[in-house]
Amino acid sequence: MTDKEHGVTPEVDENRLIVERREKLRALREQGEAFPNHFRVTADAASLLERFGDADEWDQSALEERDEEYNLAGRIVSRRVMGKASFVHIQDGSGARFQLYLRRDDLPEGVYKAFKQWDIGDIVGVTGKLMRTRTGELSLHASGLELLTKSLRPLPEKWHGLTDQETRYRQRYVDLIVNPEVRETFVRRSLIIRGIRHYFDAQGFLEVETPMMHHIPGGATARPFVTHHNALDLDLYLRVAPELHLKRLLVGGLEKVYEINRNFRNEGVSTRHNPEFTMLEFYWAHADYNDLIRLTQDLLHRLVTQLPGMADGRVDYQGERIDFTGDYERVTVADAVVAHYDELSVDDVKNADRLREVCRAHDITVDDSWEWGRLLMELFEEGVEHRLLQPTFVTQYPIEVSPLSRRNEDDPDFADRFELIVAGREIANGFSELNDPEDQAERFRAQVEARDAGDAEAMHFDQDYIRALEYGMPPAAGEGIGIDRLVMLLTDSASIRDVLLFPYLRPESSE
RNA sequence: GGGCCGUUAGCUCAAUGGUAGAGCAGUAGGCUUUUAACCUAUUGGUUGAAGGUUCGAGUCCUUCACGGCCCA
Repeated sequence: MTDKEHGVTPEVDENRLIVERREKLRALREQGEAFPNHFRVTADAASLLERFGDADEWDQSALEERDEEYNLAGRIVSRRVMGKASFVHIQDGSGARFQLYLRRDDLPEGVYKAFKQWDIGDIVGVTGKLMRTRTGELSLHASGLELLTKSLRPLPEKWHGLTDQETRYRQRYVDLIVNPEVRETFVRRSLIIRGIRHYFDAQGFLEVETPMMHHIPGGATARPFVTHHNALDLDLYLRVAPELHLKRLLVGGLEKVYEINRNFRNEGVSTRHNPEFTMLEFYWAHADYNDLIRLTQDLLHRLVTQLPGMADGRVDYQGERIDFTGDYERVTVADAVVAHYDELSVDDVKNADRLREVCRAHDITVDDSWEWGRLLMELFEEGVEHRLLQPTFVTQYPIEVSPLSRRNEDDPDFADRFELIVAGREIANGFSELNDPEDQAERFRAQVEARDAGDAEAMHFDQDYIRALEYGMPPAAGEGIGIDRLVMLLTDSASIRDVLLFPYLRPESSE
């Protein structure tokens, strides 16, 4: 079983359905080119249905009068053979299904007989004219038909389809063939990303790409993946965030930049976490976090309303209606926590002992090394965050948990930072950037201390980043938006795996 | 990492500890406007893996693998 030969002789454990199809393929090879690539399409299913779908306007006589021939190519997804005539549905690249009417006497000699040997899953090219059947379905009356690709593996059953989650994720290609809503989700994902690019381009931001492989991981508090460069004999980290490189670009004079790309975090896998995920980050010189809040609200409003079915700016997510129109709520972390925990008052916000007491009273596990800022955040995340259903800007985060943010001028214990919470989840995180190199160096040192104390997520000291700041970074604001979570929200997906084409899964045990 | 649930034919699912089944798909035949087409016949199983209990295990026990949901 563990023998490697097992993998190179897959025939041994193939089921009879595949054996039968392989035999059919062998026969095709004997007859000539078994995988031809000469058929060219002149139409697609979705367009034909769009244009001629109306049964009143395009009845049989109107279609006959039009008398135009089309070439379609697609995968056979169902077939009903009735002696010397058959009905077949094909599904093509447009994602739609189209019915073919095949009649032995209307096809070239031998074609119909050959067709009867074909299988559901095979990809065919068909030539014919439009017709409307007795039951009113727009169909293509075939005058030519050929097999373009033989399918060796049977597709899931037509009625129940493929429902096994594991198979759907592992064999997404099959999921895409048989579950139309999967295709819709990923089309929508593409629309969302396109909309974001369009928005930032229109606002004068420059799209850039910064390294995915870092010598020093930074820009977020998270554990990195380690990889190795052989020629240089050097360990490298997959980036946890692009932030520090993007801010170097601000120093260099690229004052409005954005990047949409992958980040990698060495953490658990869950319905909300994938080891690699897509982030938008953007940086804007001579702006502060209030400008970001305005931009974020404008971006989301425009983005949502341009999506099919969401023109009114309202989104149904897991049974809850979320409204992206108007001004979103704003609340400071401290106010939100004090409002939620009756036993706390505004005077307790910086009282670590008091906060620790309340954490323990609510069964929140705390570390003795945490100061009031971290404790306050624990209380917020445990008690408040998941209750914020409608879009809410939560502002003024403790400096302790914001090592790259600018201090608030009135209360330097807090950062000029916000997170946008929607449906109980963080969607965006933005702040006025820290451009004081000496303060930044201090904060790096504090992170290094936390690392030495055992916090594997704490940041490293990035000397080159400090050097860049010492040249002078213009005052700026920067923000990250988690694309996967945003797509989940806008596609009503419960799991991040449903918005990733190939979510991470452990290797299959048989391999 | 912890708890609960799941893994049976290609797919979707059954099966008191007592002969592993159905529908679809497949195969053979019939059927020239069907649409979950229909009619007749029929093939198909290492019950996730390895141990154990038992006269007998898909079913009970242990370990492991993978997945789902919840929690951290």
